[in-house]
Amino acid sequence: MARKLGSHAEITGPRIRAAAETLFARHGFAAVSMRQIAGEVGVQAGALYLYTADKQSLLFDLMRTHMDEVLAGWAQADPGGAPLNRLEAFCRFHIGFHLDRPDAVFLSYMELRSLDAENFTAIEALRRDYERALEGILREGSEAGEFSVVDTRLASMAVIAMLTGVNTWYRDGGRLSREEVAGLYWEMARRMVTA
Amino acid sequence: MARKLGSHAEITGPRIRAAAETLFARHGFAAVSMRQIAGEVGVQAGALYLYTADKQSLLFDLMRTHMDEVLAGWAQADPGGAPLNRLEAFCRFHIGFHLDRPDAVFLSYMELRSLDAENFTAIEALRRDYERALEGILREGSEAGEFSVVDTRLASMAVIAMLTGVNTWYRDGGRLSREEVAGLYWEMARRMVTA
DNA sequence: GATTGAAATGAACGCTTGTTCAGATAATCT
DNA sequence: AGATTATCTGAACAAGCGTTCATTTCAATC
Repeated sequence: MARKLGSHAEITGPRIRAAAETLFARHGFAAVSMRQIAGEVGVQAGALYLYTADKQSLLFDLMRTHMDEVLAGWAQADPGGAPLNRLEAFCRFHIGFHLDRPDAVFLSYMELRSLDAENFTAIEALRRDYERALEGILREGSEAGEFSVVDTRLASMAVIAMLTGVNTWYRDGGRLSREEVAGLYWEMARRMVTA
Repeated sequence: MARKLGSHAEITGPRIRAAAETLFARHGFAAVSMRQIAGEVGVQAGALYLYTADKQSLLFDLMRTHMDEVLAGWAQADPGGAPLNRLEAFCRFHIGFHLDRPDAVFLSYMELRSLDAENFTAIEALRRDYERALEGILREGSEAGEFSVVDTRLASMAVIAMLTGVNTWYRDGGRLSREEVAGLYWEMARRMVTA
């Protein structure tokens, strides 16, 4: 469904998505009007509909793009090999990737309820894929006897929640650098899964 | 249209708060109208203003009440004594208390952005108090040489994020009971803070 | 310079929003 | 019983909502 685009469109489309992402993350999907988004881009509200079918599609697009990027990012960052190495890579990847995209992360965790049924199912499936990537590492490590994990599903949820929590408090220029934070969290994750 | 049977105003207030909590948690503060809340209670929208100054106050009331209850709950559940015992109590309390109040928890974590500046500051202070309660345990345990924690503030944020995450996936009647989940999370928390 | 067509406007659509308030109703008190 | 007070209705207000569309703008092509 690629559309023929003129020179303006190649710029305006991404700008709309960027503005929507920021505003949705800051105020919530329902609290942001199409006119506010348009205002941020410097355009009238009607013009948005050259780029998106409706407000719901705009939200879904942002979320699906984010989840696709998360999955693609980990696929590229996964070093394979020893489960402990993979777990370290996962922890560092997750924290770094999420700190780079605070708005998209916030949106994808907070506005699931604003998706209609069909879109919700699609995003949930992608999130589940990501959770399974971590669970696979934990299962592999457990079966190899390197990890001591009673319930891999539960442990993967615990690790992901712990790592994602960094986004709620970390600020650049604070007491700790990103690398220090990632290192300390990796150490905690390591302890969690080893006896 | 909406007829009342026996008018007992003393119960209308709590019913409004209960309906608002459920609806805000399910659809988000901005997406819920005063008319929807009134409809749930069986009253016209105007009647809500006998019990709340405005929509914002309704949200703030729910959040402040929840945070007060969290703090009072832990004050009562804290056994004192050995840091390891206190940490176990904290983990079990946190999970149990939060699973009992999914709507209030969801609301208090997700709608901070819907609070105006003054109300936001007040709620943040209460949350910070709760975080400090856990951090106190970790510091105490570290100073006593029972825990091995590099950064108590960071570790407390990690533990709380991990524990709160249970609310996103736990469902009664699922594979694991609340006690099993609490036990497994406590075990992970214990490993996180001991060498 | 004329033609084209995508990009954007700006007005309009019907509907919903939070909030107010005069008036109706019901419960309580003297 | 009558008077008083608490509770609630129903209509109204101005403002804002998502979305549509005939019309205008304007850079790129012929």
